[in-house]
Amino acid sequence: MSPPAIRVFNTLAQQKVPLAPIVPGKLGIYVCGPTVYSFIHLGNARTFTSFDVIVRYLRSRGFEVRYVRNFTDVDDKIIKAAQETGEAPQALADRFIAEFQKDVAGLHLIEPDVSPKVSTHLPEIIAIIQKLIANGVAYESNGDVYFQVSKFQGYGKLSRKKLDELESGTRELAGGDTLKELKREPYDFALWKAAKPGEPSWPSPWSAGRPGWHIECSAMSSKYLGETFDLHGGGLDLIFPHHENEIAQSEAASGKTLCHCWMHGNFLDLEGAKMSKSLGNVVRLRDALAKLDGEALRYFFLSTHYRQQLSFSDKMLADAETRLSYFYETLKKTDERVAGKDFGQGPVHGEPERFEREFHEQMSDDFNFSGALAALSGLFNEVNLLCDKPPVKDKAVVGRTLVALRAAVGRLASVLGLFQDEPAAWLLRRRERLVVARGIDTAKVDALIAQRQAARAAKDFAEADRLRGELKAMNVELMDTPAGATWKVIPTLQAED
RNA sequence: GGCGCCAUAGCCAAGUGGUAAGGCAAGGGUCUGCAAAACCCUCAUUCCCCGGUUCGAAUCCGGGUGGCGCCUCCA
Repeated sequence: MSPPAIRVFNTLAQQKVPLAPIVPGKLGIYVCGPTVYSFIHLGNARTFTSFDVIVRYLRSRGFEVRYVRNFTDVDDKIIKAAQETGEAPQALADRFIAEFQKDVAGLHLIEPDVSPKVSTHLPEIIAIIQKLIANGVAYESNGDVYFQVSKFQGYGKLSRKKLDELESGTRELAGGDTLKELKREPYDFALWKAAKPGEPSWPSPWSAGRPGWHIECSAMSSKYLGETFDLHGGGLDLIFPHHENEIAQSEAASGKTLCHCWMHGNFLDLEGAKMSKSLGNVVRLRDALAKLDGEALRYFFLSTHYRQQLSFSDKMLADAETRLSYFYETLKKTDERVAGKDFGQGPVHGEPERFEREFHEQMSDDFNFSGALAALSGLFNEVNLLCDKPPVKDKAVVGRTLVALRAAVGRLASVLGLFQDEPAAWLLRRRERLVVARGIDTAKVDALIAQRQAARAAKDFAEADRLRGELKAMNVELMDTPAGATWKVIPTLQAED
């Protein structure tokens, strides 16, 4: 039974549409990457994680996906940041590209197939600007080049804006007066900016200068995915003006539709407000990863649909990690049960494939992350049931079923980017992090456990319970197993207000 | 001022015309010397409010209320 056809919410159409690849079996996707002038924050991380899972899922469905995510490394904000640090702008941009790669490694994001940079695509950018001038939709003005919005009749189709409404919105543009004189219409936007003294610049037919903000994506997407491609992704805030302008530039240059389907991820909120660099209410990804496992953060991001706003708190993050430890405990137990055993051929219990089927139904419907997670929960519940309270006696049947379920977990996990670690290693690493966070004296823990073992051997259960209580006061929970006592840190969650 | 999104249990969150997924927390149980883990059971006659359409609405329409976003750099 093949999984259902995939439907994707297209911002342009304002509804879910069937995924219809231009070339059967293949998909091209362009995701707007970071402008590298500082560290990325959790909101950025959420968007990139969403598209990471989307690309992984499309590949798992057999599509040959070409995934392009750019770096905007030439930009006004980079110049400004470099002036503050005293670095060369390109050096600063390169530094933050390296920092981005480090941060993102902690989230286990897959590498895009192409990660183009503006600074190495100036010829392509200049070529498309020349084409726009030749097509009569762009004009030079004192060394700058502007796109004449009124010449592109589809303008506003993505963001549902009308030109007359935009006009009033632009009146308070910073530095307005000089800019006003250079532009024919107030909503025209820059394709090329002549450099001021001290600013980095590249030669062009119009001036030594640099590209405007939006043109790089038009140039790079057409280079790597063609003039028309399947999917274009980014954060909600890029719809206007960035994506709107991209459409105008690309379509005015090529005469073709830029992209069939536009996908936009929603924001991550911090205390009810959008997290953004300009508001200053940001939590850096790396600061979060210092306190929290990367997979736990991924799991948290997947707890709601990618088009839904997501609020976060320390408690929610800690809960995600606790949930992840349930999954890893289960995997550890399962692997111990199944490793190196041959259960032969034969029937299995129930219908092990039903969870994966449910997962596909959810993911096929515009990548319903939380629905997919529900399927995952069902799968783990079944695994635990078979391990601890098997509904059938035949151990070979149980074993074969566990093997089948474990394989399904592996497939779903690689789509979600979860459970990529060795269960025992992950659990130990989490314990160590909590030990440090709570300042637990592990030597004392070991000593108390030894004392308790002695008391239990002597059947002095009152003393054993007293020692358990003492450990509990240290936030340590003991688990007696046939192989001896192990322990874990209680992830005490102080009540929130 | 213009445009748009959202509102589901104590909390997080699916569901978008057919009678409320899943998770956390809580309570009870099985197991255990006691625990922990796991499993089982319980936990929204109801989906912000008021009207309307319909045999039937959390889901569609109209009007409120509350929260958020875009219109200016932002994932």
